[in-house]
Amino acid sequence: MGPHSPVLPTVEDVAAVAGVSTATVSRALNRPHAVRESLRKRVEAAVIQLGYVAHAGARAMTLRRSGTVGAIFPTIDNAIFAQAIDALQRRLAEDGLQLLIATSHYDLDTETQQAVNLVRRGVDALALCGSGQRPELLQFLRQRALPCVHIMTLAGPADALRVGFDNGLAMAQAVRYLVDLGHRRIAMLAGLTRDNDRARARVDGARAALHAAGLELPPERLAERAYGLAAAREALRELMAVSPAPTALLCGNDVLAFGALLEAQRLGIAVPRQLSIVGFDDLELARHVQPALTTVRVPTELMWTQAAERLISALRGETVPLATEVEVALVVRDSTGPAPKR
Amino acid sequence: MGPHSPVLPTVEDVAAVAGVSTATVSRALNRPHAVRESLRKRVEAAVIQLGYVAHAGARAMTLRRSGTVGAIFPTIDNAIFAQAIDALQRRLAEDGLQLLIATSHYDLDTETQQAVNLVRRGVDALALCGSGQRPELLQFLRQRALPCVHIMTLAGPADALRVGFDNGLAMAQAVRYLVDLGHRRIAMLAGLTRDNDRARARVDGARAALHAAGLELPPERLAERAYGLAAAREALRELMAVSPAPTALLCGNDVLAFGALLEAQRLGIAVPRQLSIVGFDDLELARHVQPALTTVRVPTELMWTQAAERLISALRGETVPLATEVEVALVVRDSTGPAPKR
DNA sequence: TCACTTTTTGTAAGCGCTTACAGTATTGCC
DNA sequence: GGCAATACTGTAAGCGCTTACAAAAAGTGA
Repeated sequence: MGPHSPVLPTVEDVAAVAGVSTATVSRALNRPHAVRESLRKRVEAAVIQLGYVAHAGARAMTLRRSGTVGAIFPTIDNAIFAQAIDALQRRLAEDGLQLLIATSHYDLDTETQQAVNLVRRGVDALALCGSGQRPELLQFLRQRALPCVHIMTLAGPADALRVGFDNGLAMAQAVRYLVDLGHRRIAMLAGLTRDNDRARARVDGARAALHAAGLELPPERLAERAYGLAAAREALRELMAVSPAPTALLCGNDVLAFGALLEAQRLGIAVPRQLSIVGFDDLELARHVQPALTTVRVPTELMWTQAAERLISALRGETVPLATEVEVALVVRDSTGPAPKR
Repeated sequence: MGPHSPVLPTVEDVAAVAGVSTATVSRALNRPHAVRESLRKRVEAAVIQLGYVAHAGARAMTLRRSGTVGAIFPTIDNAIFAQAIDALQRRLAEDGLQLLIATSHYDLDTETQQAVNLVRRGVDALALCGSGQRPELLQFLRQRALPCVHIMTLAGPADALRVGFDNGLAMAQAVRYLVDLGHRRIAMLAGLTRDNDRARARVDGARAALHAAGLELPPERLAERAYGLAAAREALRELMAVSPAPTALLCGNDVLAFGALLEAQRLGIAVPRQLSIVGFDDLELARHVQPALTTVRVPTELMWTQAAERLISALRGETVPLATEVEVALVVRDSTGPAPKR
């Protein structure tokens, strides 16, 4: 006898108990109105009595869809993705779809691997962060005609489904704001740009905006770190050690900004009097820290909800707008101020 | 023509291309050694050429298992659960299992609902937080003989798989530490105890330990709030408004503790000179905030990895230790100190 | 009540995969 | 070179479900 062999009830069992055919059971469960009420009641009773649950595999096989959508996140350990998962899950659930999550740890090969895994599990569609996927992955997905949406960016192939915003322009907005405040030595604490097209776009956007203002982003004023408090703190120390020190710091996200802020405080650097700090994402945290973080607000929930909707439409075979832009905006709080007079 | 009808390749297609039977294809893919190398090569080539991926549903049906494990978390928006998911996912992946996640938003009915959903999706096993599940859910799971582990607690039915620790004793440890420091008015900022057996156990443990020390936890020194910074800050204001104010605060988790700390600082309450604060979980955050949080360290990664292992063993039909205890310990940092003299 | 619609129900095929069993090729040994 | 043992491979059944099609039941109107 196998490890656990409590043969689970099947449609046949239900049919037997209810005294009807399997077809009727199936109909009673899936299209209740196609069945006379008396029989439906009998079927429902049998279902309860037996604790019957339709076998997902068998169902997926006959229906030729699994009712499952996959999503690959770089990490899950960042409130921004937690929110994303939540929004995605919630919206998909409204249409009876279950979300399957995988993480890539900011590595494109892992991402490819995970995508294949999800396809193996039979997902009907896929949500991906950014559009920096390996070409072979994109081709694989195309070959299978797997509906697929890229989120948090607008870049990418013109025929791909995208819901997001222009990371470069968003960062540029922050730069202009700082420049207008009189800052001239602006540093950037970016996420690792390898295998992360959004992080890269943010750096590029910052650099371009600085150039447009006649300023530079020299190597010693650019730090690239893994998202995390410890790394951020270390980076801040390095950035502030160069002389003359920057008067403003652009951060790739709010976690980095928070780390930078913590370290600045430890070093006795007054924020924003001596150093202005700008974050990105507008996590709940940003509002609460002291001083509250100036940051780029991203409508995470909206963005992911819309992504879910695009996929749902695509699954229905409807035609969908390919690119959907969501609005980001700089939220000015207390971590930024005029450049010090010196 | 349907929305997307690029008929996906099946074993038969692969067999045709490779010039072998379907059985050989299946064997080449699942038990490579049972097939002569030359054929295996041919099959592999055909698989690549066609972009073949076995249909998960069909597979689940024949193998009578889906290779999928479900987990229900109260929320995902707390680093502690992000870590949990990560650990669980990682360990399961080692055995080729895919994790299916659902969230209950700290609501037992939702939890029940989600569990049924997961079962509908065909999960082979289930990981649950705590052991406060609705009895009908537990019965349903038992009826199906679905392997199932309760995590973050040791409470629960003696015949249930559990990996965790005693929440009450953990909190008691913190209480004794504060009492030893001379604190007599100790308040508690707990998570919502409704539908959360761990939060409840922590409150009970604190109260018991206080009693043991001849102290009380009167209603005005106990606040129950949803985990979140805003709620925590508000609660701190209320707790500190009663006179005489408490000199120490036990928090249900690090998020609450962080919120309390932020608000204390805003109110000009010196931590730990005027108020000692103790957290729970030991998030990365705890180490980084100023002052660094004294907190109860929970070996989250280990705990969830072990949970995964218990399930894996159970799925293999092995006998497994029912209760597995992990060690928690108070980590003393800078947010706690001697009770103020006066 | 009968002939004819209109529902409602049942029968059976087929979704794509794995595997028991039977059959065929290969190998080793005398 | 012939035969038994061994190693592979193929045929076909069956996993549990939905649904096209056929059959039966229930209405309908004269």
